[in-house]
Amino acid sequence: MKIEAISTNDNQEVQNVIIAKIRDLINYKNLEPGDKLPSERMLAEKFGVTRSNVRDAIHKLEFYGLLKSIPQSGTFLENIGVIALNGMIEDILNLDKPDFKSLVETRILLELKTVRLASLRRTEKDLKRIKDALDAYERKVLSGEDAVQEDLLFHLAIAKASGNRTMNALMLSITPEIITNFNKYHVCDENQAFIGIKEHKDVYDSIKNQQPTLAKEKMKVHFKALYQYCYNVEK
Amino acid sequence: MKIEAISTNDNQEVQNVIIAKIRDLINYKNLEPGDKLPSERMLAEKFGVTRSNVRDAIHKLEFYGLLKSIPQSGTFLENIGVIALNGMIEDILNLDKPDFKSLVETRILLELKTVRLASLRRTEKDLKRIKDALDAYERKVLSGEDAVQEDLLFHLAIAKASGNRTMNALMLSITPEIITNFNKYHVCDENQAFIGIKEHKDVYDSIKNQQPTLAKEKMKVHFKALYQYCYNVEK
DNA sequence: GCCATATATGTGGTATTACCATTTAACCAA
DNA sequence: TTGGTTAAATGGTAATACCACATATATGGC
Repeated sequence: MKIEAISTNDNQEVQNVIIAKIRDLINYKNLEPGDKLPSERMLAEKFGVTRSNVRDAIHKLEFYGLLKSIPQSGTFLENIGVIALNGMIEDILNLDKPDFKSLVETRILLELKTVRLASLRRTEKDLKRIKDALDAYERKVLSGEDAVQEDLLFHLAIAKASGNRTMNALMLSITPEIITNFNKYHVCDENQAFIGIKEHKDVYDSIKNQQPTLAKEKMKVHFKALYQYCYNVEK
Repeated sequence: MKIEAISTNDNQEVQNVIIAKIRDLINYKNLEPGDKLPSERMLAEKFGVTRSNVRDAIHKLEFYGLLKSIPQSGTFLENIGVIALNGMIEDILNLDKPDFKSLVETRILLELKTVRLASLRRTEKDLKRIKDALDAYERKVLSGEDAVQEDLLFHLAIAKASGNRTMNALMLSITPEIITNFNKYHVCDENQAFIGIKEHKDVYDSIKNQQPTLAKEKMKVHFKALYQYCYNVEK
């Protein structure tokens, strides 16, 4: 258990170390847009890591548009100034450690939008999916079990009904982190789980009746506890 | 984002095929939460792919909380009902193909929030970073060069100044896609690039003077063309 | 027959190695 | 200089081997 956590953490760290070394290399050698980086094999030897590690790091930088790998040719710097490049790498190195409050703040923002869009665009199929998630949540809560997963699945169903694939994808990507932290910090107590049933139903009804403004309001009510966690004085 | 490692389209497709096969396996064998999947080696042989491919697919499903790999033991289904599981896998399979309009819609939503937060929370360092990006953009436009990158870097600087790491990360993750599609569809013409200079300056001034409402309004003005693209109406 | 211990096997995690297709550089002859 | 041939280098991919540990199996003493 502990070993696993440490090892995964180490791996993330290894990749970040390599990214930092690539950054230093770029700065030290004064590489400019279009210039070619040393080959993956050379970097692996120079950094004392495997070529796979180097490739993973390069892929990450490539995804964010900083590098461009051309098969049978090499890896090149994209057309970005050195200042912006360093700034983006700094951001990328900080990607792994988002704070929970910013996560909640973002979730609220996204969901107030998705619930509005869902009210406007939901199909009958969407409606059924939301209803199923709602029922599953209610069952779990009433039987006294933990229902964090079912809670989030209800919200994911709404995101899907929004008809906006990107928001759906973003919700999907932040949900695991939310679940983890909810379990860790116990943001919601049992009482709120019970109240949640009614609040979920209100949101569902608003979506069903295609009342976007009301749906948003009901979602705000549902997020009351999160608002407090996010902006409130204590903690 | 955990947001993940992205590879070529071809490989993405292979990964999705494997994920679909795993889904079919779960359904066909009626696996329930807690049940163990066949080992990676067996799956690789059964599917006729390499173990690395299987591992990548499993990692993706693990990230979204559907599976749980335990070292030296096996890979198990997490505590999710089969209906929800199928729904989430469907979403995951659709992750790679977000439509551009939904991307723009999401960007607008995120940025109207980040620009407001940036007005409230920006530090002097943030301000300088935004100003640098603004100047770089102006230089590029005035010299007649393409300035899509510099445009986005200005907006990324604002996201950073918002002090919300999650939104910053989300903006980072959707920016490459935006750049690609802007170049492909030529959403902005040269004229708008010139107008953009003034609009950027307005946004910057509002952030500098810590006027969140005005900053948001100026950003809306800046997004006028995007609104049109997204909704085909004046707004 | 039973239980404790030893051994073997299986597992996910990681690194090493090899091979491929293609590009790029080097070389050489005319 | 030119043109063509050959060899090396490179990113991409797969196959293989090894590790540490968990679990199943076998062993052996009682």
